[in-house]
Amino acid sequence: MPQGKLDQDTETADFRSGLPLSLLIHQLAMKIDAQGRALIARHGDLTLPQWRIVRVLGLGAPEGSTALRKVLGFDKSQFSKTVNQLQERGLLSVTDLPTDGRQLRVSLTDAGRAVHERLAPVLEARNDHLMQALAPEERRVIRSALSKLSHAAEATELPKGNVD
Amino acid sequence: MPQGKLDQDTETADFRSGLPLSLLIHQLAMKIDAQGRALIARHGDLTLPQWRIVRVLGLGAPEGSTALRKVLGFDKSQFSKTVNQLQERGLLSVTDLPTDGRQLRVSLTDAGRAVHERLAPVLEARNDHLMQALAPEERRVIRSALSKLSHAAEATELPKGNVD
DNA sequence: TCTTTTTGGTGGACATGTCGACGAAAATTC
DNA sequence: GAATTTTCGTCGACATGTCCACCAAAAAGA
Repeated sequence: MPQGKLDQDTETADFRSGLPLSLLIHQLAMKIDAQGRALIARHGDLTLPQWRIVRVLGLGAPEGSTALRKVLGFDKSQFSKTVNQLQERGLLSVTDLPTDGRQLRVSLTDAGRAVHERLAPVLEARNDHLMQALAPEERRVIRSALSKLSHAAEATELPKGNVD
Repeated sequence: MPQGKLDQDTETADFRSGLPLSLLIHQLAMKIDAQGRALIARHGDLTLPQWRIVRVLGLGAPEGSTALRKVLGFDKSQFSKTVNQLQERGLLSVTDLPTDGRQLRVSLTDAGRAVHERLAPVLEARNDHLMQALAPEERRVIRSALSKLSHAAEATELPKGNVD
């Protein structure tokens, strides 16, 4: 038995429990992204941001570009690029939005709906898998907690006037 | 009052509550990163990954490169590049690790420690701010929940044999 | 010991996300 | 209604993160 190695792993694990919340969330997001990427790659050739757009449209998200973009939390730039990629692949139909000449109306094509039908169950199973890892109490509050953290992460100025 | 706009926002907010957990976590991580980036930029010129290395070393993380990398959850490549950036800036001292010829020993220089002392309180206040946004019950379980999700996100094969 | 396998750091190519600028359309103000 | 301000999509430059291939050192197996 490699005693030194065990010590090292234990030290690592112990240390991890004291890390800042921000780092833990970052790490979790990276792992979840990687897992999602792997599942998507195994069942098609979409990128993760592409799939996310297909996914929320498949879930019935609003089709106005701004509303859709805010649901996804995408940057304007990234949203524009990814939508155009999907349009070129024939998965999205992009038309003018009658009520606002600046925005677009984004909807799935038949091909886009087909991709969604194929991938959605896989990714849904993954999310179920994640939820099942939680204790009932945790499961009950996780969405509310994430939502509150999200709101708190939007503050540009923190309580402490910390500029010099 | 722009009634249409209110409807749209309400629709967006309502829809958000049904989004997949994976997307919510991704969105939260992006917001937290952006907030951290803004704070770091305001008090220095480190990048976020650079700060993370300085931070965990300042917290007393192991100095062996592999252990340190795993605490951070960094990719091998990114870790290597970021450590070299910090070394060039004179914030890190990188030497050979006696116990393993492949690994490196990474530690803060005096300059690195100074940067840590300057930034740590600011980022700590931010993390306090995040925690205070949670209800007591949520605060109690959040770390455990994140840890369980992290573990569940490492599975490469999901319960369902979902190939075709 | 000798071979094989695993693990570590590095570099390059690429995917993802951020930021600032730009013109066009809409909302606001006067 | 005209001028101003805001919001929108697009673009280019850059920061961040991922993935793969390479070689060297260590570990495991013979």
